[in-house]
Amino acid sequence: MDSPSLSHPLGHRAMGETLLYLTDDQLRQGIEAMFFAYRGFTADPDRILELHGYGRAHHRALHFINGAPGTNVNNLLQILGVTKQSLNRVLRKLIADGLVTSQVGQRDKRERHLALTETGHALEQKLSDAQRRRMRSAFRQVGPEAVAGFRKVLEAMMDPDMMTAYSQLREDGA
Amino acid sequence: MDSPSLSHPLGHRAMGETLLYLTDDQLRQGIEAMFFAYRGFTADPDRILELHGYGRAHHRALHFINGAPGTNVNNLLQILGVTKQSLNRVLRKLIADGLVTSQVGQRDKRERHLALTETGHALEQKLSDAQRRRMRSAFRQVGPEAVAGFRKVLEAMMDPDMMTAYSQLREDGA
DNA sequence: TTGGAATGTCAACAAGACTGACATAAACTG
DNA sequence: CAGTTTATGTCAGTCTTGTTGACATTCCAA
Repeated sequence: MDSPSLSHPLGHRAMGETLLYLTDDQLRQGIEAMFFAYRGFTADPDRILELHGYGRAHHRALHFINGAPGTNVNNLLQILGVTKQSLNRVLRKLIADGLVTSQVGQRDKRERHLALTETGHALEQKLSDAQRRRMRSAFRQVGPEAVAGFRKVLEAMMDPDMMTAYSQLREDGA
Repeated sequence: MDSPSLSHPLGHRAMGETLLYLTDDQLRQGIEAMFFAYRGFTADPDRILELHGYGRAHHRALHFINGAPGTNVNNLLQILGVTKQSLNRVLRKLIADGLVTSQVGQRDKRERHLALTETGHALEQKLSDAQRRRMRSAFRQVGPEAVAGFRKVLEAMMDPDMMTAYSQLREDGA
């Protein structure tokens, strides 16, 4: 109850009707919607990953390597927000299984540049197809204006610090 | 590439401008927005939880017990979508620490009815305050129409099966 | 009353996150 | 050139949170 006045939707005429969407109850519903939707969002890829003996961590690595082929480990670390030890375990398996290639950098030989192999690309496609299918269905159901609102809220909820690494990737990438 | 035509936003006049928001690129952006936003969404509670020696699983349990005091373990199980063994470990700790009470059912003595203690309620408040704070800030930034769109998309992305247990809880609860 | 279903507990294990310590190679700096 | 910093990888150990399997208790219905 950090904002008691918002706990009484009909209590204060002063705050006006336009702020009713900020009541604690509306926020609680938003929180629960986020929880349940995220579970739906990951459910389809999770099923596919399990068949191949991988987890969500592998999916995330494949996704962002696919989006920025040639990126190095440090970039990926910033985006994923995990420790290098944790990422290394995942990458080691993906490289061993022939889904990802790791090439020593030409300018800076300390760096390893990561890319998907054909096999890696195939799995990434399969995973993102499943995820896109659900999102496309949701988007189609609600129409472009709702989608625009969805995007706006999500962007406003992100951690600004986390996004800098990602923005840079988008610029460098491809 | 399960829908090749959508990969070329400007390729087919036939599909019309109204479907441009369903291109693979727009969907990819939606997917990444979900990923980053969910991280922001959990970041604040995670910090608080760490101070108390709890994890996200404890937060989820506290949240839904708070929303439906007196609910039994099976109900909670359906909502959280984990195994009873996994939930039990979390509940055991919360009970041992005096945040949750577990009372044998009167009608059916196999059931345990769960509720928050004063301490449990206090922590739940602290956690949801932090989470609401971020969501309120996001909601305020984007306005009520964007929020309505956000809710619509999230609801369309949920797994219908999962939601039945939750809907029932909402009816029983309180 | 007996057997099956529902509920909950304990034990053991796996994935994936973490920290800390350390090795190596390359790049940079004074 | 010597010393420091940077990028990466690895080993070992811990924690959370998911999983299965086995089992006890309770309820209900044949």
